[in-house]
Amino acid sequence: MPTKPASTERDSSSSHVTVHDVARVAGVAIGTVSRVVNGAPTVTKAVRDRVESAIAELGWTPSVAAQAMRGVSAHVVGFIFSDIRNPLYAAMVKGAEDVLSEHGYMLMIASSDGRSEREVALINLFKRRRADGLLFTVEEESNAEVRRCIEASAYPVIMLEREMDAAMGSVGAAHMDGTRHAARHLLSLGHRRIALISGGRTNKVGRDRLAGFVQAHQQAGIPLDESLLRLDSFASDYGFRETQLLLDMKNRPTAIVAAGMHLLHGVLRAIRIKGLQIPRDLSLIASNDSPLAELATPSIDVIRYDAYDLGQKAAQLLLHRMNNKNLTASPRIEIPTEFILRESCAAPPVV
Amino acid sequence: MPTKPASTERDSSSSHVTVHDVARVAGVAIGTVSRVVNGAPTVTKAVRDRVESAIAELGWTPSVAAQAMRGVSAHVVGFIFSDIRNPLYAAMVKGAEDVLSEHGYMLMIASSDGRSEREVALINLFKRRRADGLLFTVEEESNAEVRRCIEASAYPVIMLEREMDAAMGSVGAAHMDGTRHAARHLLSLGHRRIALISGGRTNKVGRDRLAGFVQAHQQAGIPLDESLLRLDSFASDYGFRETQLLLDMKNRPTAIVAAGMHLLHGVLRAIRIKGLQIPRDLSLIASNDSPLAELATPSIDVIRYDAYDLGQKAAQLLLHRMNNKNLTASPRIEIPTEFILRESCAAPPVV
DNA sequence: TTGTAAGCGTTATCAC
DNA sequence: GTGATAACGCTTACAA
Repeated sequence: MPTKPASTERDSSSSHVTVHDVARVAGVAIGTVSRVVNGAPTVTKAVRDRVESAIAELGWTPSVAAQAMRGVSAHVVGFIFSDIRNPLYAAMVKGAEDVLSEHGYMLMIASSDGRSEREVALINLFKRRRADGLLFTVEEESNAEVRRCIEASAYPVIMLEREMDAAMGSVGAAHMDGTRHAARHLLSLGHRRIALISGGRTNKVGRDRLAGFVQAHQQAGIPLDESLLRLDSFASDYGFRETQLLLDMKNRPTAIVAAGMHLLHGVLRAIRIKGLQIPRDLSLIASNDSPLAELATPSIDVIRYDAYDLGQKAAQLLLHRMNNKNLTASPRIEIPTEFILRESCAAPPVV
Repeated sequence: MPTKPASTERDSSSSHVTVHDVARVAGVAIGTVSRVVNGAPTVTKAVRDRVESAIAELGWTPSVAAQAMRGVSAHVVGFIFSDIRNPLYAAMVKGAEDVLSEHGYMLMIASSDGRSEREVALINLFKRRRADGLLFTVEEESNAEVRRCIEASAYPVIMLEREMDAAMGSVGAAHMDGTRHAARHLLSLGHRRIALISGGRTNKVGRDRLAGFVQAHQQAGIPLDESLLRLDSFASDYGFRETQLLLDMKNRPTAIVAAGMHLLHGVLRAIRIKGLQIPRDLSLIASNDSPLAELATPSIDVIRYDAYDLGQKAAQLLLHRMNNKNLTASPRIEIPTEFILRESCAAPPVV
C-alpha cells in the first residue's frame, strides 16, 4: 500500500473489498449479503440494515466479472462502425447510449476503418467479452467472412443503415424516398443532366439512393446518363475530385446530388475553384444536413434524417431482441427523410 | 437449446465451450490448454498442435470474465465526456481508440451530458467493471464529489482538456497561446472593442482562453471592457443569443472571438440576421476549425488544434500510467494551437 | 513435460 | 430467515 499517506477515511486499500469483507463486518454469511443486494424478500429488516451499512462503510460494489461467471450478463453492448468522426455515427452512438444506459447497459465502441478483416476481429473480441448484443454498421453487406462470423457468434445483432439478412434486425433511413424526392425536385425545375455523387456500392444506403435516383428519372421519362453517376466513396476528397471531373465534361451536369456527410465539403471546394455560381450555373442538393449546408452562401438544400433517432431506435430493437430471445419483433425500422428547401436549386442555365 | 434448428456445422450449442471441452477433445488436462494459449514454453510441439486444432475445431476463446477473476486485466479503458456529438470529442475518441486498440485495449464510452452526478455514477460503474484506466473530460474541475470519487477509485486517470490535480495526468491544447494570438491579431488590426464568447468557466480551457485574451490586451496596453466577455456556454444557441445582445449594444464590439466548436454556427446566424458584412462591419475569429469555417463566405479565421492527436497523446500517457504504476512520467502534455488566417478579419469600420 | 487442484468473487441450492 | 457450500471458467503453483 505505498500509494498514499492514508488520506481517505477508510483503512483497507479499497482495491479489492469483496462480499466476504462485507459479510465479516456485518457479521453475516456471504449468501446473506448477496440476498440483500439482489433484493431477496426473505431478509429481516435488522439484518438488511446491518448489511447495507457495512456495504456503505466499505464502499463495496459487486464485481461484474464474478457476476458474469455466474451467468449474470455484463450488460455490455458493442457498436462497430467505420469511424466515429463521421457526425452521423456520433449521433447514432449518442442515441443508442441514451437508450441503453437507461436500461443499465454500457457501450463498447470500435472502429473498423472500413476493413472487413478488422470487423471479423472485432466481432470475435466482443464474443470473448460476452457482449450481450451488437450494433453494427457493416462495411460490405455481402462479405461472407463477416456473415459467418456473426452467425457463429450467435448473439443479437442490429444493423444500422445496413441490411445483411432478412432475419437480422435493422434500422435505416428512407434513402430511396429522400433521393427520389431530391431528383424529382431537380427534374421538375427542368434539369436533364443530374449527377449523383455518393458511396456505398456494397450496402443498402448506396443501393437505395441509386434506386430512388433511377426511379425519379423513370417516372419523369427522362433518360439517365450513367457517366453522371459517381458512386465510389463518401469521402470529401472524392467529392472534390469527381466534381472537378464532372464540371470539366463537355456536356456537364446542370445539377449535383451529393449524398454523403463529408461530400459537401469537397464538392463546394471544387465548385468554388471552378468559379461557378450556385444556383445560377449549377444546382446542388446534399445529404445529410450540417451547419455548413445551413450557413453556406447560398444555403444548400438537403435531404435530412435524424441519426440520433436512428441510434435510439436501433438500441430499442436490440433491447427487445436481447430480452425476448426467441420472439421475433418487427425486423426492420425505417426512419423518415425530409427534404429541406433552401437556396441552392434553380432552373438550369439556358445554353 | 431452443434457439435454432441445428443450422451451423458444429454440434454443441457453441454458446458455452470452455477449457474443459477443449481439453477433452485434445485429450489433455485443462492446465495444458491454458499453457498453450498463454504461450508457455514448456509444451511439446505435438501436444500444442493437438490443443490448437481442438481450439480451432471448437472455436473456443477464453472467457474474459473468468480471466478477470484470476486477476488478468480485462483490457478496458473508460472514456467519459459530455457528448460524443461534439466533433472534438469524436476525434479524441478515435485518436485514443487507435492507440489503445493497438495495445489490446477496448474503449467503453459514456456521456455525462455535463452533469456531475452522472460523472460520479459513471466512475463507479467503471470501477465495478474493473476498467484498467480512465480518460476523462470532467465538467467542473473543482467538483469535490467527483474528485473524491476519482481518488477512491484509485485507478489511472488522464484528463483531456482539463486539469484537476497536479499529480493526475492531463493532456490539453495550448488555448492560452491560441487565444492570445487571435486577440493580438485583432488588436494589431486596430480593434479596440473585442468580444470573447466561450464557455468553460469551471475548467482549464475557459480559464486559459480568458487568460490569453487578457494578456494580449495588457501587452498592447489596451483596456478590456468586461461587458464584452460572454463566458457561459459552448452551445450554438448561446452564441446566437449573445451575439445578438452584443450587436445591439450602443457601443458594440468591432470584432468577436468565438471559442467553442458549436458557437460559430450560432454567431454566424445572428450576424446574418443583423445583416452585417464580415469583415467590413465586423471581424470574426472562431475555434476550432471546421468545414463551416473553411467554406463560409467569407471564410473564417480560426484557432486550430488537432483533437485526434490530443486523444492519441492521452491514450499513450494512460498506457504509460497503467504499465508503470508507480513511475510518474511527464504529468502534462500540451498540444499546440495554430492560427489560420482567412478572410474574416479586417480593420474596424471607421465610425 | 504434463496433470491436479486451489482459488478468484459471485449466485443459488441446500440444510439448519 | 440464515449459514454453509458448490459451482461458474480460468490461471498457476505444485505434484507427478
